[in-house]
Amino acid sequence: MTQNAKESFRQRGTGPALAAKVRTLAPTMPRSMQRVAEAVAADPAGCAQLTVTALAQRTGTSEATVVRTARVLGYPGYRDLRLALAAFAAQQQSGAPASVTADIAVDDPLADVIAKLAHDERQTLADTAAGLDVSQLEAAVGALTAARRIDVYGIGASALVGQDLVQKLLRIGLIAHAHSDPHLAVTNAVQLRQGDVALAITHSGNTVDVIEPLRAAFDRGATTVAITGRPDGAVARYADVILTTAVRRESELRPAAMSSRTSQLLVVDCLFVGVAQRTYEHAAPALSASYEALAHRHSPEAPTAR
Amino acid sequence: MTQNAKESFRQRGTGPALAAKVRTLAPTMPRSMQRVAEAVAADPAGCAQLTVTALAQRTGTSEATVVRTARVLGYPGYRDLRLALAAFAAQQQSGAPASVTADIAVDDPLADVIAKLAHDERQTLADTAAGLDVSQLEAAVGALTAARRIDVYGIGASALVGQDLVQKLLRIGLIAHAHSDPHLAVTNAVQLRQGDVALAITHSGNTVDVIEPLRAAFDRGATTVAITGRPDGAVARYADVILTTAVRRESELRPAAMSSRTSQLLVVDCLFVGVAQRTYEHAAPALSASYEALAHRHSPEAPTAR
DNA sequence: TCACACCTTGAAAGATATTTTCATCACGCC
DNA sequence: GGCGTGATGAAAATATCTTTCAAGGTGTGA
Repeated sequence: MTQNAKESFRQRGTGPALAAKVRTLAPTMPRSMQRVAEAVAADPAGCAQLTVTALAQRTGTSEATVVRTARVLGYPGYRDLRLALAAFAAQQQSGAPASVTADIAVDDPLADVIAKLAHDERQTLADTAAGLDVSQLEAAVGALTAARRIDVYGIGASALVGQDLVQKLLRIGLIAHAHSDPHLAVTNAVQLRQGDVALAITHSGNTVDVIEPLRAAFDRGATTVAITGRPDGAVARYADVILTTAVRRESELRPAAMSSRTSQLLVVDCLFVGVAQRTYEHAAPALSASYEALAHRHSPEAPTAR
Repeated sequence: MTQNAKESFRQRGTGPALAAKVRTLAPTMPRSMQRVAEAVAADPAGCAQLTVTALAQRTGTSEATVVRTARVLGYPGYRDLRLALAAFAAQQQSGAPASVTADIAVDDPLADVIAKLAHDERQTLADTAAGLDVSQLEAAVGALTAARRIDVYGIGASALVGQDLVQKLLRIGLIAHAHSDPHLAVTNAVQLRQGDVALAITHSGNTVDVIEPLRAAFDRGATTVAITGRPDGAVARYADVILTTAVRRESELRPAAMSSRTSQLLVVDCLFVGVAQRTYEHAAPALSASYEALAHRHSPEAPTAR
């Protein structure tokens, strides 16, 4: 057990991973466990002081539930969660001042808005990186690399992310299309077959317009990939591979689109780099070619001018 | 005791104080306790893993001695020393390991790719936030808020950023259009007049297709804004307001599109929040309305399902 | 609508870890 | 050498954590 405990501590003890895990896993937990997870995420330093019994009391649950929550969060038991909590609190207080973690207010000066947004997106990136399942990513990269054809579905803000991915894949010679029209998406999806890849991007995990084409592709035998903030959402039903993005609290002036988009783009970048690595022989010259092709679209001023 | 424990934790939990305390107090301790104190100072992270019994064994002493040592070091008991140890270890290692700052290699495992990309984008965000000129941002927000009409120009990856901005502005009732077709952009630009806003997004600062429409708008008397990584580029010539994004080294597998896009999106978010603040009366209900309008596009599964 | 199966939950028993107690031992001083 | 003082660890006592189990929900399919 010592060995196990040590490893788990080394892995998860590292800072923001904890908050990420809570945010990612909380929605899939039963209610009592959610309460515990939220208490822990809300006040890590404070909770690090509490015994199982005390934390159970504070959250109005039982010791058993607290221990179960600790397990779900990836620790061997409450004791280790508590250690991680203390570690996390220490790391946090050495970093950002509390003010930037606060919500954005209507009367915040712009300087604060900048700081808060930047902090938030940085946090989201860290959380997403920590929560991304490498084996799933591996699977997605493999599927994309081998695909005859790639279809990407996304609506609204996620549509832009999809376009971003497609732009990148095209640049290294893959055949990819982005669809944001649900009807056309389904129409195209039924053309897919085994060996093709369908990739759905949805923050909520329940966007019908994106799930439908994914399902169609799934039924046709294509490999389906989902980039979603809710791995327990409906989209998971038709996804062979699930890439989870961090979910952050949203508020009036901080719409979900912002941080979810950042997470999604990170995942997209990881996919792209992964594919580029595996097709390097081909991708490298393709990338340079695309740079050169754009050169004349820039004005003659030396880039280092002035 | 809870209160005492909490205070002692808050005080001593903080960093190097621990090593100093050991050095100060060790000479005055009996031999066995010295061994324990030294073990703790030598390897805080490691000791944080150990139970009293284990630490007693490692130092060749007894549980009682370990507890006594913890007391002398100022903690109510071993449990609290252990928490402090974990916190201390976390604080020490909190800096990013050098490896993530290295370039992405073709044979990097995906886990490294994730870490490197995330680190890079986080750094970019921090740089952009630090480098953003608040007065310029203020000017841009003011111009957008008052604008009769807003045209946004962007090509390639920047086109997506432009679309993102337009999507957001539309949602709070502003009249905005994104143009990625250079001809149409110019055609539309000449329709602009004083009080309107033209906004160009270009990482290089020298993208002809984006500068041309901006120039047209500038000549017609519209307020022109540039979001660029090169405030000394050609685009600056026709920009009343310049918002600078951080530029990061790029490399073969880490195309500029990635980090520049992240910077641009941060600036876009700042613009959006700034405008939303200034038009709050109108923006808030508009935002809620747009959320509600989308509700039926999500499948009926309860968000807390499972 | 009802019954079934499965999940969630807390109480209490069980296991571990921590703290305290206490007897022993070592060391230095008279 | 005897005696007192403090250091030390074994073991008991306590606190803390973990597991088990039965009761109570919840959703599902007949």
